[in-house]
Amino acid sequence: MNQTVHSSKPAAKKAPGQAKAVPPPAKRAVKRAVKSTPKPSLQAVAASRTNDPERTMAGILQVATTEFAHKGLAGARIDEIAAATQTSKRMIYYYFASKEGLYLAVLEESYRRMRSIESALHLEDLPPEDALRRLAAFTFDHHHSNPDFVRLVMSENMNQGQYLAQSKQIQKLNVPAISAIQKLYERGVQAGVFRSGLDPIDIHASISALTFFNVSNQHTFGLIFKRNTQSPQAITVRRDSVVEMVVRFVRK
Amino acid sequence: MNQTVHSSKPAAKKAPGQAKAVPPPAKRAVKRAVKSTPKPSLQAVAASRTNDPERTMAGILQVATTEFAHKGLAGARIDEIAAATQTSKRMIYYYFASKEGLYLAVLEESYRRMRSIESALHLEDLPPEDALRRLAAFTFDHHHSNPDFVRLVMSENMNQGQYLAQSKQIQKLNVPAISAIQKLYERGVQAGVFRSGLDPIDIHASISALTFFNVSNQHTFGLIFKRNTQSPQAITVRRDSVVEMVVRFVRK
DNA sequence: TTCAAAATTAACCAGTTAGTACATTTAGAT
DNA sequence: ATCTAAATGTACTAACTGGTTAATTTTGAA
Repeated sequence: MNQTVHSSKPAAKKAPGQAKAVPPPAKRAVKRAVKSTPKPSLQAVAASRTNDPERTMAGILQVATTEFAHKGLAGARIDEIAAATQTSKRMIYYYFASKEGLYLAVLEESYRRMRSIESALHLEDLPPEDALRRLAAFTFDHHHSNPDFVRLVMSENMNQGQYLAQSKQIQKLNVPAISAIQKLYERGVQAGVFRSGLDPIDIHASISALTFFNVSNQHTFGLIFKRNTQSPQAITVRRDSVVEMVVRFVRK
Repeated sequence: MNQTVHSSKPAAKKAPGQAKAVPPPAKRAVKRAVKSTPKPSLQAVAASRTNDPERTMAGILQVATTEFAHKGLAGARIDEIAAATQTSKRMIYYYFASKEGLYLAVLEESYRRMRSIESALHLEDLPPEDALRRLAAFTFDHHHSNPDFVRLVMSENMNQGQYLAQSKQIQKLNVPAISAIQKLYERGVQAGVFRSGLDPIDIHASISALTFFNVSNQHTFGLIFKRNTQSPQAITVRRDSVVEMVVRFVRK
């Protein structure tokens, strides 16, 4: 509405042919996200805008995570994501360049968050079998209480991992998950309670399979076997079964 | 491969305002699908048309199965399915009423085919533990060699099972799968080789989880742990591990 | 042979959707 | 205070996509 003809430059270089999934850094406003009230100015209330790239990006990512987790890459709608955000569709393309770019960012962020939580277990303090039980039970709960992450991984497998394959950052995050189980396993072998010759990654695969499936396939499984697989009681029973299975597999 | 569907529902009326997912039966041309050459007529070659509803439906279903398995419900394109068919888009709507109707038909057909294969195992002839090994190994191979089915189930779980929930037919197909494992398990308990107190459905869930995950999550898992999980050798190793895990879980 | 229902084709359409052009405002640096 | 790049909002569009209209051909049965 303010029609002052003010010729300014057309937003610099990234206008037309922006490459792919290379979000502009925006490293300035690091602290500002927390600054309590950005001076509401008490009278020019309506038309005020606050630049806050960090918050804008974070907000988009959060909304997009839910959307992609629920509908997958193809099913998600940029317009709906934008509508659920505090900002506009234009900002999604400004920061993430494309729907695929946003999807990849969501994927990376989710993996990162999951791994960081995982690393907080202290398995070294426990006897091998207890540690293994704890690891399995924790993984089970972890998947169970993060269905959006599980769904994103399902979605990405539907995409044949083609987006995760583009991510340089993600593939470094595997080490801690495996080194934990590897140390634990070797301790158990040394202590004579675990049989030797097993592959830590294979053990990890089994734990993941059992705990992931419990979330990922809950709908079809529950439907076909007419069971509520997600009631607190059913979850407890199933978790115990999974833990027992893992332990019996490794135990001498 | 060409299993005649022959539904025997009321043909009825189905011109414009067709309801939902109620494919018109087309019960006439049951035998004709196999008739070798439908009289090519040798001269009016170009403009000839052959009515063959069975083949038309089957062809659509086959193409649609691949498409939905690869791209999910939202990602699949009716136009692409139609293009890959011998027939036209109009026929898809004629027989399946909507994209969702086609998807549901694909889902039902896939479940039906999988279950019918499953029932061909003869576990009664084997000692309990051997039978269990065979069941687990078979399920593993079954999933491994039917990735499209696995992907359809993944897709349907992304949809929260809302389409499978609409299917009246599917939910009858569970019984054989469970009764087989139940009998087997009870025999094992009786013979003193299996511990008692286990739930057959829980055992089935574990077998499914381990074998399903091996296919469903192959891409992300392989990427993160830098492993080719699908080489013949890796598959053999993994199958042995899965079988061993199942047996150890049940064994006394 | 006739005829109506079933099967099929081709062109068309309206709503949706990812992505963009362009104008404007904010805010750090000088 | 001024300047410029970064950040943001509004309105638009071209292509896609599920679905339909209307007409035509096939076919089994009377």
